[in-house]
Amino acid sequence: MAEEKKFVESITSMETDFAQWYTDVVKKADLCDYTSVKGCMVIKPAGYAIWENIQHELDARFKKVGVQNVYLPMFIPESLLQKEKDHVEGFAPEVAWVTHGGLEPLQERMCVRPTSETLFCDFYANEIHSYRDLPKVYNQWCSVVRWEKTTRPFLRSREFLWQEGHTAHATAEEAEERTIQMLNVYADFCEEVLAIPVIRGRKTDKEKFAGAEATYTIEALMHDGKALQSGTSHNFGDGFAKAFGIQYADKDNTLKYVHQTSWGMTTRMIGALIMVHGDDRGLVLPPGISPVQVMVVPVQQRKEGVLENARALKAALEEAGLRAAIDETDKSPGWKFSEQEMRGIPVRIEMGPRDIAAGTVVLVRRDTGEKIQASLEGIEETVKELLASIQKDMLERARAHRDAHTYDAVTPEEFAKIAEEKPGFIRAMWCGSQECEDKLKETCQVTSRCMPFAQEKLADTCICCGKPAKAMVYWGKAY
RNA sequence: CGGGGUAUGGCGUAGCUUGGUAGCGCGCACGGCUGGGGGCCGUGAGGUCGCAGGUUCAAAUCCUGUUGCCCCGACCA
Repeated sequence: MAEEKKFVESITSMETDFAQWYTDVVKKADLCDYTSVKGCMVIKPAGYAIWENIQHELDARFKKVGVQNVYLPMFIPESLLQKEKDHVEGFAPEVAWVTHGGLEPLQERMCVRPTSETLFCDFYANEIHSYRDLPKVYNQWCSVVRWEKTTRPFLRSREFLWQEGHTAHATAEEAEERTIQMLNVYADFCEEVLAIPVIRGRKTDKEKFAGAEATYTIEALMHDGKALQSGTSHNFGDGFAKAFGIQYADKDNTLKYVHQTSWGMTTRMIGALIMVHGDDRGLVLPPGISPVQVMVVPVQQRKEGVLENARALKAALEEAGLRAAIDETDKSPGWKFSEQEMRGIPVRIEMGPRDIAAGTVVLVRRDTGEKIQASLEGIEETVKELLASIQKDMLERARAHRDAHTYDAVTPEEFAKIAEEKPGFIRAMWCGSQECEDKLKETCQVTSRCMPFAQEKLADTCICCGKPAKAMVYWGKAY
């Protein structure tokens, strides 16, 4: 271990200071950089490539369930934002305003979208007239602005990239079905591609989205035991439809309000990847999302034939459908190993004169550090299998970590002790009142993360007030 | 918005207490030796010390003001 530490002294250990570790990893993995715009970052190639892969994967999954992409303006006139009361109250404290066009003051100021419910509603009010116009299942990829007081790379910035889906349906049942469907798309994506296990459930009224009837969420547990809301899906009922007058003539020729949903996932998932899988050597990316899955590192690359063989290997891997790259820089091999590790590349292949002579290569797993001597013969299949098992193992490891940091509490004392001493999720019963949520926040610094779909009865009474319990809730400290 | 910290080549910093030629490490450029876990030697480029005032013969250093950034809290994806 002492020797291990020597290679990564530029990254603070998680144990020492998790927040500093996070910042170090972001920096050393070259994901983003600070800018002269306070609270906004440059997403660098290594970071943006991850986002592009998230986009590709998610977008493909969206399209399978009938989602179409659109693009709406980034400005929202104040009068439009005002139309839904809860919504504007929820977002007013953090919107940025445009007051001038060139040198002239605008007759009505406009905010830079913090989210686009109001614009979609305005659009749908014009677009939807008949049951034949339904459903509308639209999505946009864009950035939004929220004037956050304190910011952190990927986890909270004043401008961030996301997708926001907005749908309109004829019936409440259809809207609810879509809300759950999209939540499941997110959850499956997280588990299958990002190797991040999530808890699917519903938010309490206190935690739900401004203007929503119901908010569903997937909650992930970070390495430090804090929770991260990783995707949300809202059912708006007909609240927005009434505020914006979105009506359609049904088959029976009566006017009805549409039922709407919205759902989003953001660049924050890059932060989740870092905090779920990362270690003291840096980032660890699951093969499913890593822009480079295999990095070929030639050793003694100036020696006759080394580069040629390494390049041929890279080409063969690409030919087999893998995202492969080669590090031909004239850094020392040790430097390259560390570099690829900090960047989280799932598999490294070392290839030097010794290997070439023997017809072998050395495969190194990023997640475990395991070195494997492999024959060059059939290397494509060997690597494919290795990547598949890394993907699987990473999910299992994250799940094991989460389960090991999930605790049940049945008495208030137990709850307080766990909240105090053990970072992680606490499962406990709840009566349904906001007073109890407020009290637990105040006394234990935890918030309700979600009421999981998979309910279990741990006790008959509320962990806080002792009244009859209505639901089992995951509690925790959150980002 | 409250509390704390900090500001000196690209990055990290020393110098400030006690004013007097701005130093180091990394990185960068060039050359050479190297090469299986951040290798070595040599040469070189690069700084209005956050900004604005003030004190002084003289300010990175002392005084006043101001701004940015970072961390911790409250709010949020």
